[in-house]
Amino acid sequence: MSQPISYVTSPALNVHALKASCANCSLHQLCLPMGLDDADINRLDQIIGRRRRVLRDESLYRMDDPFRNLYAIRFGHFKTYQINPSGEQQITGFQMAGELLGMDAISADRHHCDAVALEDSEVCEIPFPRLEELFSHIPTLLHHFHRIMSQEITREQNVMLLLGNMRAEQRFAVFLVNLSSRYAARGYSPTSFQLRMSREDIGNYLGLTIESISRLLSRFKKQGWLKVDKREVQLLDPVMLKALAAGTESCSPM
Amino acid sequence: MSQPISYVTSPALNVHALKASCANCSLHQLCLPMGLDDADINRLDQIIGRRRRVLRDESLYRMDDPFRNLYAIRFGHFKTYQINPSGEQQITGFQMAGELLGMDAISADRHHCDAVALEDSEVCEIPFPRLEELFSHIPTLLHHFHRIMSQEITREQNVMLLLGNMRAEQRFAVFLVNLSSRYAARGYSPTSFQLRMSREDIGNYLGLTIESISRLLSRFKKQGWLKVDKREVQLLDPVMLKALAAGTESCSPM
DNA sequence: CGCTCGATTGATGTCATTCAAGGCTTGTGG
DNA sequence: CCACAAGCCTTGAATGACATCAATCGAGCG
Repeated sequence: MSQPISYVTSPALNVHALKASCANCSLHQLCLPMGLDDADINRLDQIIGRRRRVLRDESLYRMDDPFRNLYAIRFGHFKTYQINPSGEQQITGFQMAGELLGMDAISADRHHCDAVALEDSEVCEIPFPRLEELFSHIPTLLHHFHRIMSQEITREQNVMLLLGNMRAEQRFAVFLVNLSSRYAARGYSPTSFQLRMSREDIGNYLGLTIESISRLLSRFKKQGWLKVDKREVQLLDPVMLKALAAGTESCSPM
Repeated sequence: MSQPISYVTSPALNVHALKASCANCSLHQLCLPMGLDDADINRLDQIIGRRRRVLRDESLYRMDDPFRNLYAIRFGHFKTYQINPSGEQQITGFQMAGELLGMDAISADRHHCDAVALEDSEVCEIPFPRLEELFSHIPTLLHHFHRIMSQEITREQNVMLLLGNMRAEQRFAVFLVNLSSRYAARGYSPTSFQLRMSREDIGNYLGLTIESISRLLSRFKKQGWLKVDKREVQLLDPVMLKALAAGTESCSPM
């Protein structure tokens, strides 16, 4: 991301910058290389493919595309969704910088869902066969990869709990609190952030309609729990929102 | 399971039978050792821990238990569920012979859900640290393990689609068709099987109430799509049920 | 300006839940 | 053997939460 100060004084560094480099990446404490020593990070760097820009509303991959790479998000946001035989779509997740995309494709060697950029974004291509080769040499990397896959499993189990058991209000609180904590983990404000997705996307993800999301926002605003201006959100009462999300508190419909 | 005919004539075989043995297991084409050659199966056998019996309604593990083993089901059925802060439970899956339990625990080194036997069952303990050691020596095993984890991710995405988008009738059809195909893959009848779980468990899994499940069963029965006697189910019109599951067909409420 | 797209808000409708009652099966003890 | 209780399931009626339908608004943009 940071350009070398002068092309002439450091051509090698510049060439290096054209490829992805975990060593210089600000996300390497969140991303795949987490916990690796410098030597191993360099070995990982050697197999990382090119960076790839994905403009807003463009697909990173589509369902049934052959599986070659995992993708680590450098910056930007994505949504993943799948489409059932009758054409209905379900958003299965929103992903942000430092998160890994494509793990659902390993099982069938084809992608199982679509991944679309919510804004102009950039990812690192990670050729999966080469990554697997590397695993036998860097057990730490392998173990961390398993943790990441397992984390994806538990994340989805939490969404199942949300969709199966929670009322609209709790679902939406869970959604907000989740975003908040993920931004916090990235050093951004946990109380003030931008929704990168439309109301419709939020509704689809939470198993609700766009109208319900709109009403929930209005209600939360009226209760003084947050401020909204278009997609800019400010959480005014995070404690209350967390209580709602945990299900230990509930608000009157008003 | 099968005891040696005589302890005296084959003590070695007996000792062997006390441990799990993938080589002799009828499920090794479905389970972890899938695709391994004999030599590698033997190496896997060396690390497999003891077999463990789990009686009906007993826990194999509970949420927050420290993670040591994965478990491969030899026979029987399990359900996994998690409980949220306010005490509500969501069943995240039903597992049967040849399937792997515990992958959600890798990320935090503690189990993320409870696993309970739906009937008297038996599992093989697979000590995860030893399995990870083996991965660096058997790439085929590692690759297959990744496929299994990835498959769990896509399975859960399908459930998210179900819970987020489908009406009760379609959810239930998906549930039946899914059981049917899994029994078929194990060589059992795809049209005639026993539900190992209560109506309440089915409802919880599908995000519905026990009453809804009961009504759905009655309706499907009245339509002539299936027969039910207690937990014994017979699918009379699998084609129709598949169409319902795919969302290309829909029935009147009656 | 006028168009489109996303969002908001209100009125109405519907599907699944909740509440309630009763049936069937199984197990226990007299 | 029957009586009785406990679990699990079924069925009906009323309720409610969210969806659907419809109208309007506002921002962005050609």
